[in-house]
Amino acid sequence: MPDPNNPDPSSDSFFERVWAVVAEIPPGRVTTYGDIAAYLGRRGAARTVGWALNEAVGTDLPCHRVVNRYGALTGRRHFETPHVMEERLRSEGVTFADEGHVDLEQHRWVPEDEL
DNA sequence: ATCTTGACCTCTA
DNA sequence: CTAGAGGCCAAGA
Repeated sequence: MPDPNNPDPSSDSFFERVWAVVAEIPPGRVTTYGDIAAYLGRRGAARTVGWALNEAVGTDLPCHRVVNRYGALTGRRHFETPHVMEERLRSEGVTFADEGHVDLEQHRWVPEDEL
């Protein structure tokens, strides 16, 4: 709540929007930073998405469902405990094409049904 | 106030 | 195919 008097929800910080989108990611699905950024209107703002998730570490946000363009599990959470993300995704039914690479062809999800 | 860094992506050569 | 450069938003020094 950057500004409670702000009547325009679109004026919310990029972070909050990213969190909202990530929070709406259905289980067993994965999305990419670029898709989220593009969905929010910023094509090259994928970095900011990562920052948002960086601040989201320790929250209820399923950051493990967000992967990069190659389907590689990146992130601070993965850097500290790589097994958590992989196990979590596998537990949700996500298949891995390779070691540390999610099968985007089968589980790729983009924010469009939520609106 | 500026400069650098950071879970990235896309374009062009 | 690979390599390089640009861009985006935010936080920290």
